[in-house]
Amino acid sequence: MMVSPMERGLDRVVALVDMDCFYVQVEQRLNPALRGQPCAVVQYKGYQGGGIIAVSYEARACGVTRNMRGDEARKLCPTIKLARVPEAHGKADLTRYREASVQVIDVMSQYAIVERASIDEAYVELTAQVQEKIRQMEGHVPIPSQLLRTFVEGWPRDDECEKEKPLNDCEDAKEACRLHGVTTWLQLTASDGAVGNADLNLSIGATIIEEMRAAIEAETGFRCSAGIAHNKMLAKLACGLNKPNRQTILPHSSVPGLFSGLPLGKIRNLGGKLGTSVSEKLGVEFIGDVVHYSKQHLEGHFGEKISGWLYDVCRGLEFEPIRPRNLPKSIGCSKNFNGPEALDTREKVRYWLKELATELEERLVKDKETNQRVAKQLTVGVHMDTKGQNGTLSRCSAMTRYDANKIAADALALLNACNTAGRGQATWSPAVTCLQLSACKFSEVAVGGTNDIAGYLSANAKPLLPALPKMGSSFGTPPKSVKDRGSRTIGIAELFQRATAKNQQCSQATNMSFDEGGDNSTKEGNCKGEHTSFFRKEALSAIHDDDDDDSNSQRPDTMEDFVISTSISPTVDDDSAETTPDLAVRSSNRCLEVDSNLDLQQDSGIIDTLSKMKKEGGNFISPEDMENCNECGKTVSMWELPEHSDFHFAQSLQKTFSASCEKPGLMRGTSMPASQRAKRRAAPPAKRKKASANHTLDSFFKKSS
DNA sequence: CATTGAAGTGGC
DNA sequence: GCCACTTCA
Ligand SMILES: Nc1ncnc2c1ncn2[C@H]1C[C@H](O)[C@@H](COP(=O)(O)OP(=O)(O)OP(=O)(O)O)O1
Ligand SMILES: [Mn+2]
Ligand SMILES: [Mn+2]
Repeated sequence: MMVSPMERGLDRVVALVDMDCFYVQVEQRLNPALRGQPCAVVQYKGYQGGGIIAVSYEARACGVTRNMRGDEARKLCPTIKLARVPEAHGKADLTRYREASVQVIDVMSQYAIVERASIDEAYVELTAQVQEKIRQMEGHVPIPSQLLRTFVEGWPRDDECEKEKPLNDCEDAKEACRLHGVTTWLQLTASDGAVGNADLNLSIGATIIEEMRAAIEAETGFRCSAGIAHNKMLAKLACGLNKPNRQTILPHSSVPGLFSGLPLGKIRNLGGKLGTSVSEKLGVEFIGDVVHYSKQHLEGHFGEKISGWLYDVCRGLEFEPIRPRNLPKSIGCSKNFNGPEALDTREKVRYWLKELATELEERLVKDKETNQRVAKQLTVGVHMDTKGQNGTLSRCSAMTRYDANKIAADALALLNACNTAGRGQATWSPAVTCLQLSACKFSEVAVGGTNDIAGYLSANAKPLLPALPKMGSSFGTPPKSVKDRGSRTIGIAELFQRATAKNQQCSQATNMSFDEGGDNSTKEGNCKGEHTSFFRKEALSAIHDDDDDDSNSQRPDTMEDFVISTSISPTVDDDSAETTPDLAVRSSNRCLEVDSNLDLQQDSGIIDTLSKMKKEGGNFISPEDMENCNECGKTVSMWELPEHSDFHFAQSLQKTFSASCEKPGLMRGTSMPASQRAKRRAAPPAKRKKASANHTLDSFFKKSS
């Protein structure tokens, strides 16, 4: 029995846009002498010419690849130009590429809703625009001249086009073949009169992406490739089929032909251990081979979710939604210290934590101004030079201020627990081979500027739209004045997009208070997907199980040894910072608020901050971080506004819904589970220290004593 | 001796 | 919710 196109997701149109040799293009734009040359970008020129992380297509022709050392590349390609990643704070600094990425995403989001998938690629939701354009076209179909940079995978069907013409230029032959494929495919598409023709939808999506890519190049100077298909997995795959500077349509009907010879590992999420285990357990090489196995058979080897996903994917089906999100969800930095560089003293660890924290602070401050949000959680990670053992661990604490000294001090306090030498010792063991600092759990802050606040409110107050609003008029023809908003005041389209995204999440949430009552968790990307990477468990079990599944082999918690007894002191609300006894760090699922005072007596820079904090009662908050709550008029640190607003939200909730409520599901789309909202409600807003996830040690002590 | 990010899940 | 671990760029 046939399932409908909708059930198979063939009504959707999505694209994946990926920049060509991105870091190289960034360097070439900066330095014209590099353009059109064999060229690569390296990190840390010192060791054997540095490590290559991006390669121009001219250099790829010589066999130069990522992961090569600069010296190797020169052997293969003596004329290669090597550009170096900038360095700051003693480490590689990727700011230049992040900023270029923002430029690209900004242009893209003028055309449609996008999901930033990495520094150089984004998914594009085209379904609504395609439908709008179809209405406008009144039965017409795209013509080949609208698809000048487009390939159709699988077309022409027999690859012997133009064989009678002896074309001596290979590029000319390829172009002729491309055009032939596009033309014949469009003809067949037009002759299929069915409304809701899936291929027609793809062809129209492709015309939009042609325009979008032209705009990207015009406004940023960067070239890219794209894939257009009915789901993210196929779009990603298609994008890589005709790089560089080309886009590829992958019609559903071409999937079997392509998949029959496509190695499993080429599919997103099958490139690692899971893919290997699928290959081994099923005895297959190509993704197309998987169609021969029933779902039941697959479930004999893999979990239910993985099996269902595999069963669909090998047929070209996938249902991952595009999650509207233009910004990263975390901001972090890390540095490796290999071999002899490993940090074996407390001073070295302290020094590098400070360097990392300084970069982090700079990026966070810029992020706050640009994106009106603040991170609420700090995570510190470390790898240690333990052989055999797994010497990696991470710990988190509340982020309360963007201050490098405090960040570094807190991080060191969290890490003290894993120095076997003990807190007072000068040595650090096992030696640290990698340090990471990362900030996440962002909350929106209403920023002071009158212009910005007005724009923000009007965007949020827009009338509710249907789940899939007609966005043709908003997105389809971006204003030619796009240029002047290259850098970072929020544009009309983006505001509209944010409102739209929110409306899609809370379908008819008409009962929300005007300002949405105080979930300040950033609206970027807070919609949860049904099932993304459940891949970890399967990959893991693939290793531990030899033949049969679910041997829950117990992994020894190796770092626990280091963690047992070192002192991390709590910050207490009443500021009576007593020295506390040593304690086990991990025994509740609460991240720790550390008092780093005890750890940094020798560091003058940090001492300065510390003494300042002491003077301010240990709770210093700079005036520019203060906000007025527009509910009660109280002055609150912007860091606490989310919780403060939650308080008001809960109050209004109680009034509005005291008798009869909507379904709890209504609240999805705000970032917090309903259960948590309820819990938070009682907390006094202004004076409360940190009632939210990043907990102080108070509650820890309450529980454990 | 690649390095430096970033996103996501499931166990607990 | 924290953390370990996988996958990807
Ligand atoms: N393993 C890595 N380590 C560090 N940086 C990386 C790594 N892989 C990729 N990058 C950076 C450099 C790339 O220019 C950028 C985008 O990656 P990616 O899209 O995979 O390749 P690319 O853009 O260089 O070439 P392509 O034209 O094949 O897309 O991310
Ligand atoms: Mn790329
Ligand atoms: Mn990429």
